[in-house]
Amino acid sequence: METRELRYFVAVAEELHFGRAARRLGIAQPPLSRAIRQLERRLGVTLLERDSRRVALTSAGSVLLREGRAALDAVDAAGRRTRRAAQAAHGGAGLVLVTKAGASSELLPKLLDAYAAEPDAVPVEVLLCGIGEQERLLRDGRADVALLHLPFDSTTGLDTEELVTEQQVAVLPAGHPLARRPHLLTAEVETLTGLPMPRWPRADGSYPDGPGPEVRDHAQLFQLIALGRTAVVLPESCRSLLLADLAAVPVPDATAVTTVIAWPPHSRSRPLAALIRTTTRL
Amino acid sequence: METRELRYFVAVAEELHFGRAARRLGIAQPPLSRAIRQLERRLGVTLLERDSRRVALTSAGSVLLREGRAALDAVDAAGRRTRRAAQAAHGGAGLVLVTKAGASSELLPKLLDAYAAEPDAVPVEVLLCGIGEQERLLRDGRADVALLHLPFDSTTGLDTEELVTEQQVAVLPAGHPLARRPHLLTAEVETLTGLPMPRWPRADGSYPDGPGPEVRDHAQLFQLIALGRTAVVLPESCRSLLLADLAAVPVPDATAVTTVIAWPPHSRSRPLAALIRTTTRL
DNA sequence: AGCGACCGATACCCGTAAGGTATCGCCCCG
DNA sequence: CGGGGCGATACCTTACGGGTATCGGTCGCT
Repeated sequence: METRELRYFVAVAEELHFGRAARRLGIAQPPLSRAIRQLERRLGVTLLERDSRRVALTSAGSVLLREGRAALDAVDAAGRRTRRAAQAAHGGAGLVLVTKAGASSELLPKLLDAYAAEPDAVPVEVLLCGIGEQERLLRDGRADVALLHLPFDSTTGLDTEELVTEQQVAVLPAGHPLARRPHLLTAEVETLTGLPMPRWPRADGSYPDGPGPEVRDHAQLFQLIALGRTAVVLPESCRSLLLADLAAVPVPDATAVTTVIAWPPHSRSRPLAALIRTTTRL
Repeated sequence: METRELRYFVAVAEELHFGRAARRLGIAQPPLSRAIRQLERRLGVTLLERDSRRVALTSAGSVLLREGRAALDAVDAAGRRTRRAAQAAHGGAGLVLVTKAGASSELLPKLLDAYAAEPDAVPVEVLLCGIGEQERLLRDGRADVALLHLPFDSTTGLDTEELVTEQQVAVLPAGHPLARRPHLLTAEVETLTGLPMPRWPRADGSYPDGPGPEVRDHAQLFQLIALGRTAVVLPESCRSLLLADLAAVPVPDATAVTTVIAWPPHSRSRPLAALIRTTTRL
């Protein structure tokens, strides 16, 4: 199977429309039809049910969609990592670390300082990204290492080491009646505050339904809390980012959040190994 | 990057010889030279240092060798899993479980029985393979799920659930003076018995140097122990396989062995999820 | 019912690039 | 200094990827 065939199939499977997929791929529709037929013939499997009115994935087709994306990511990653290795050999950029914007705001500087103090540390570029993007960036080779937060992020297909575990706190407007309580229960946060929980974007960028406001990042979130429009439960390290008119109340029964350092399997370059060793010693 | 280019590069990188690589690929040498040059041009990276006398990998080249193999495995896996999904839809073969020959001889039947008793169980094909082959079989889609034994096997790049942890025992000839001891220490097994430890094949099929005999599987191993040529420390579940003239003595200070069930990330089909659920409940 | 619009499949043509053969240039060895 | 081994180059052939034109079937609108 050639990557070209896989790219073509993934495009059709995502669009469920040969014409649109062909436009997206920058080719005409007939060669695309032929390529898909040829792929089906080569695999001996029907991937798409198509009549002249609509295109649908077979069960085998949805397997190939999932697996094909992973394979294409792996091929892209091979190219990117090779280029990065060549740059690195010529004294170029060092490691790329990715984490959610606004998370681990205390841990990250400590971690970078500790690593920078190592004898043969390389420069570390920090990439801040949105929710759920880290895994993709790691898998397709744009990043070398990530800070993830369990149980929110998935570590499936990655190697990890645990760094720290922290309790969660409810972040409320400073003037809210519950802001003086010594602690709250999750159920109370959801009901007593009268404030709806914010809605975070899903992996595909869409938002779930619900009463709360849509939020992208912590700055936006804290501003909405200060305005009395929402409330949220976050790891207690977020306290260092809190605005003056916000209050944080421990929520002992909320699930603890574990920050882990994660990297793609089979890719322990020497600088990466040193970074991981340093961080786990903190 | 096309998979053809990757296959070509991997062949050359493994052979370090354009002529041999071309023969292995079933093409002539000149197109191979051209393809590699083109790949280097496209990546903007020199992958191979070559004069007319020898070919050597650059550091970027060795990265692409490792990453390229993984990417090719992922592409192969996509094809295999798609074909299997199509078969499965037509009532074909179910899950393929792979484990080391001779290991988990007690756990495996229990596990298979428990799963077979589930309401919508599919047939499970059991594949017994040599040391260190499991990861590859999982990654390239020939198997769906494996039983691995930590700390011997690597679970890097796989998702796992722990099943059981067991202590290890020394397996000695029944007549050996130490066979009556209530327990032994690892140091004693290596020195007091006067028997050399066997040598297992490495991932590439070669054997490490040393005095002990080369062994492939447990049957062969136990026969050699009975003959008084070697001794070994194994998880205690191996007792159920012991021949009459062998003795097992606990070795409390040997690292405990954990049997885990492992599967490729992002591939939880419904039958696989059911199998994993069943096994973790045992 | 009939016409038009939409969409995937088919037919046919063209150009590129992958593969083959012959040969060169280089280096080590005898 | 000549021969053999090896990768690079030159040149040819051809298969296949891609384009245009068109068909055939289905839905929707009037």
